[in-house]
Amino acid sequence: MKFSAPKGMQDILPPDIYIWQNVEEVARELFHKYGFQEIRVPIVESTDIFIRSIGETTDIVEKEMYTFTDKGGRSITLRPEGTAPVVRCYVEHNLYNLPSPQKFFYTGAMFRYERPQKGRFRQFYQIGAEAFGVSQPSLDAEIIVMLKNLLEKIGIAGLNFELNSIGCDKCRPDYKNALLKFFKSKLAIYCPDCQRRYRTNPLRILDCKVPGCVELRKGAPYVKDYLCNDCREHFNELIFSLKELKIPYTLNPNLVRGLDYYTRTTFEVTSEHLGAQKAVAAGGRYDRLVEEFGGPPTPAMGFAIGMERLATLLKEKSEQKIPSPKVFIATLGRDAEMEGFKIAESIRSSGCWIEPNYGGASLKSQMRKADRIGAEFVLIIGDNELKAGKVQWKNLKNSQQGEVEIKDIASIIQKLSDYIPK
RNA sequence: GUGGGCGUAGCUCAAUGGUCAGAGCACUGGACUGUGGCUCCAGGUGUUGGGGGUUCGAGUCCCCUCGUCCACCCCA
Repeated sequence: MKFSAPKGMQDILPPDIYIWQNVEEVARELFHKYGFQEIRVPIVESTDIFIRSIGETTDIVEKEMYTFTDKGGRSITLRPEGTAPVVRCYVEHNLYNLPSPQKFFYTGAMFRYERPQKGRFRQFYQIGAEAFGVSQPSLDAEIIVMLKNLLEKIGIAGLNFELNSIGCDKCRPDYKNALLKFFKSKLAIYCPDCQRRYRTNPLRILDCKVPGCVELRKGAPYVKDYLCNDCREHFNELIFSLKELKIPYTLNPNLVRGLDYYTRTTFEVTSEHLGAQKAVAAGGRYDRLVEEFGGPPTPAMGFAIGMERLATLLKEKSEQKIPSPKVFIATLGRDAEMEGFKIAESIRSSGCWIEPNYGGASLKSQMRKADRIGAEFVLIIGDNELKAGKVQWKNLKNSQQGEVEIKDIASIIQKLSDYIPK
């Protein structure tokens, strides 16, 4: 009986891990330039936090949360997303007393109990960014630019930025009613899912992929026509900014986010190379959430990137090279092995990856091993070398070989490696 | 939660219901007593994912279950 990772969860190992590390490194560096600082919040929260923010009737809350009762009788949930915990943190520590805006980013695992498919897992990783305290659309624009720069920097092209505004508490109800009125007459001919959506979240009908429903919704009310003055102005200014900044985007009036807390700006970054789950990143404004969590009215905006989806794109883009040690030390006999360990330590202090030989094996098999793990150099230490205080070195790329005093090894290796044709 | 495809060696895959389930790659050792790559030789663990059934006989057919992949719902 062999064990395997839990369903929908996966191990990330070399060489894939280097893709992940690179993305995180680039993100950290870039986000700092925009004033976003890293925070770490717990991986679990009180269940209420997610119910209150994401929405009681959303799929995430209704059927996708990993919820359990701890030994103190508290209901605890593995976070299904990152925004709610960050908002809780912001309010708990009264960060609204600090100068606005406060900007944060985080990386980490999220959990949703779903059927796995391409680009969807039960444990998945996000890089998220959240900014608090600015209602101006210039913040929206800045965040979108930052995201675009990140994606460009890590080398992903051909992405589509989709943009929409879903209004605020004032104007969304009007739009919702207009939609309900529009759908009502032909409700019976819509697909069963849409009939359910009619009751739970009518905006979602705009998103349905069933051809019949796509046809039926032609002529449906347009969000843009129902935005209140403030929301319309906000949206127009954002669009203006994006044009000025030369950020290509697509307006998608059918872009509806699944989480209840969104207001005004919503956006999604999609790729055609991902299968059905094609959103690489998504986000939007949530101007009411801080207040909802007991803080003062504080506008906010953020996004999250799906790491697995990003990694998928990066993987199909280029071949990965597996890192290999610079030096392998082949030794014959116990004394030589000990000397080899000492030499290894001194070379490591100069900063390169070195692999020693562990235990007895023929020189031949050690040489073969050095070759297979991709080492550039082999140092050979046997009885003869021990007596002479020297080691044999061999460059495996060009087969040059020579002898060197033990004390000179580190410097020799640095010099020789420069000759190596890459 | 719903629907479909697929589970055979570490990996990629063969095997009409019929002998003891094979091949390539990879791995380890040797040919080469202290020198890698090329070549040759040798070496193997499979509870054929698991359980039950049909049959003289099941990797193959049927049922259940688990896993995986893809899609729906929904979402990063």
